[in-house]
Amino acid sequence: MTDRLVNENMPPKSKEQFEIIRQDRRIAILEAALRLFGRDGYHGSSMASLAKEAGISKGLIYNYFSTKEEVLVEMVSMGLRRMVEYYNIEDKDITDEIMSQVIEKNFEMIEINPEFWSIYFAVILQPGIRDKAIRLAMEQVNKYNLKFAAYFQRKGFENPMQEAVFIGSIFDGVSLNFLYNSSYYDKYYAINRIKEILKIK
Amino acid sequence: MTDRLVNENMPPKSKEQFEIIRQDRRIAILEAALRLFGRDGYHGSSMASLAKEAGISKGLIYNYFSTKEEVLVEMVSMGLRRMVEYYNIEDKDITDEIMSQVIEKNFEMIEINPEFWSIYFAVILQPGIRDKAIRLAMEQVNKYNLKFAAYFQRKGFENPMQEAVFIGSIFDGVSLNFLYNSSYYDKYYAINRIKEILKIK
Amino acid sequence: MTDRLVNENMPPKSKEQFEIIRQDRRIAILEAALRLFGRDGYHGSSMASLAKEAGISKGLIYNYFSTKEEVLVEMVSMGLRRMVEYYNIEDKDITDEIMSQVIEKNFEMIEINPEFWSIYFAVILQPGIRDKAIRLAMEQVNKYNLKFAAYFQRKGFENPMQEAVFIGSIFDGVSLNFLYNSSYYDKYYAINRIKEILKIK
Amino acid sequence: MTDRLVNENMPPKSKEQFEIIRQDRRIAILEAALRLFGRDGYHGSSMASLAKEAGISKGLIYNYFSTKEEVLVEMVSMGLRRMVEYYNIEDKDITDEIMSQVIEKNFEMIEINPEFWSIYFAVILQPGIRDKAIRLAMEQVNKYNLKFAAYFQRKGFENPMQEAVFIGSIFDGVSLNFLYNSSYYDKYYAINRIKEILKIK
DNA sequence: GATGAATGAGGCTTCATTCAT
DNA sequence: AATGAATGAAGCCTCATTCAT
Repeated sequence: MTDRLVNENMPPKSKEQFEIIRQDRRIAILEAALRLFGRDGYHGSSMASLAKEAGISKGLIYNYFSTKEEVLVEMVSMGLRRMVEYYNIEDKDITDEIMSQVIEKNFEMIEINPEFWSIYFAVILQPGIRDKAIRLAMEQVNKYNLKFAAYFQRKGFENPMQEAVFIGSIFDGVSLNFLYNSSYYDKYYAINRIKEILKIK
Repeated sequence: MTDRLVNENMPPKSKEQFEIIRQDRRIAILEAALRLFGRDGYHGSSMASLAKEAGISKGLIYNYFSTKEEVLVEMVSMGLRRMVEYYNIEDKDITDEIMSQVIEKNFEMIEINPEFWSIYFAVILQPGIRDKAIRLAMEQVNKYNLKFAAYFQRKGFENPMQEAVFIGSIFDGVSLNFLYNSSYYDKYYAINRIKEILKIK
Repeated sequence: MTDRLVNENMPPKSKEQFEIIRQDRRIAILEAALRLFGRDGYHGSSMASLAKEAGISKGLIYNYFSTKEEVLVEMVSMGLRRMVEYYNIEDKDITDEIMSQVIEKNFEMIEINPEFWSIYFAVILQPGIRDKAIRLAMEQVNKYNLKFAAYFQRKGFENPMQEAVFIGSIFDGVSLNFLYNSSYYDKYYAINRIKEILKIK
Repeated sequence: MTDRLVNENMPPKSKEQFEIIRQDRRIAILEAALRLFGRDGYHGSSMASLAKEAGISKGLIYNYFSTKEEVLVEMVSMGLRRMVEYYNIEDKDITDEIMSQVIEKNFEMIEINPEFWSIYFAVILQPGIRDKAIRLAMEQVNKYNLKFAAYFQRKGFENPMQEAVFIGSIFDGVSLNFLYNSSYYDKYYAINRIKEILKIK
């Protein structure tokens, strides 16, 4: 009864409007998940706490995602997409100049959004979730690894593909330590050292 | 008087016998935990499954560890002690020769015991467990970081302590990638590249 | 803007409806607890059995009370509130007439609701629960002890506060024996004897 | 081997000696139970904690009692026997003089051994244990109720048996309150009031 | 779409009791 | 007699998910 009245008073919403509301909600949930999982961990967070963090009801989450795990995967996926956008190298060839920026942006990203990276690293190491998450990450990473390999080839590395993989792993390790020991980690030292390793300048 | 006599009665199993049983069981439980947590993750493993893996009853685990988390911490602790023993640099100064071996042993260790490293990395990234685990790890690591710093000083690095930290983070990243992508990872390439970075030979 | 619209949507069940459901369930659980704990004791009753007695699932109890002990405390609390209402002396000064009724009502209450009194006495004597329960009881009792003291003063007792305490303890003892030996206990003898002690009529 | 030697060196013990040792142990266990149950409650105490309190092993308790409940019943039984001995009225007729002493001893007993009375009251109110415990108590009490009834008859009470029961319940209530509110309870007031009620002096 | 009551499986932990030695 | 390792049932509680409204 009440419902009818309310609905009758409301301006009709177009399909597009509904779709926008849906997308906003979806993002809001994922961002709540980011904060929550980053703080308490995936297993340490309940759907109830996620609903609270997102300011909606438990049931509504299931309107957007069908399981808790899906929330996680989508959250990681969103984070990785944002990371790639942040690097902003989609349509460029890598140069020393760009590589320099990439190195620096790597640290910036962690400083800006440590929760995401915290949960990201935790997630890609969870047996059972790992596989799905790693596949997602690899999809993003592989797109660019070829770019980096081309760059290393231009710089005269003998095995450019392996170099790309190797440098990628250095990024992982450096990021991890910066994330969890930021107070003891001298990021400028690391930045310069990586540039040296890559023979930049 | 009566008391004296009673106490002089040897128990049917001596204290030493009980102690041996306890030590063996303890290790057996921790090794079961290593296999299990490594395979299914900490949160993915139940105390029931741990008991089964160890071939004992659920209740008995609590005779040796008071919580599930304590099992985890003790397991990590054991693993780290074994790692240190494996490197076998306790009473030596680091030389290029030894550093070379350390680099190689790093990969060997992972090949020999991937479960431990899998759970180790997963654990140190879990919010809520992270702190305890990282503290344990740091205790082990810090003992050696000074040794490495001294080595880097002898080699003429300007900021030997930061170099030790930086190289440590490279080890982390390389190990992580080798662990989860061993099939795509060329360990010989990485070994040589690290040696280059360290100006060995 | 979007938010306003969304919030204006009435939920299909209104807050009031949910609140009514909650209150009813809460009472139902407490009354089930009263029957169950009264019959089998607090430690002899499990949350599973309580759920069964209340005709709901185990988990739902935790939607209303956060621990088993809280169920107990709330149940005692409810019982005490009902007791006070039953005496119906909230806004009256005590007279011989009223005191007579109080004495008689004391026995009536036990006859009407022996389970509550059984669990009540058991509970206030359990180490570990005792303190919380006694505090609850004292809150109720103390409110009235002053009334009784004033009554005893009017009746010329030299130490009216101690008399109130003393008479309270007689009520306890008499109630206890009536509760557990009702078949052997002559309540009319006790009633008359107490009136004599209080010099009523 | 060791065992043989030790046993060979020990003087042979006669059956009587063994029996004495057994009795001492038994008492020691019951007294440990008294302290422990009185402090932590019956349900709050484990057989492990009892063994520790008694300074022996868990297994050995089962050499003397076959269940935890038997320990409890025997402990209550021991306490009641001691109480009766303490009153020391076994072979006497009750007089005003003796009754006076009984009243005073009632409070003394609680002051001397509050743990016992604490657990005693708790126990007789536990459903499931209650029946066994009450039967034990009643056996002790009934022996004396006739004595008290005879005393009340001599004093001219019209219904001496009911008076005995009634006075017994007053003792219960007064004891209970003295036990749990000793700081607020004026025992001298209570003693004098009870004497008045009994028309002593 | 939105709510939160409701479910029930499953997890961690405790503990009385047994038993090999 | 004496020990304490070992068992396993049972208990409390959590939580992803469903569903009536």
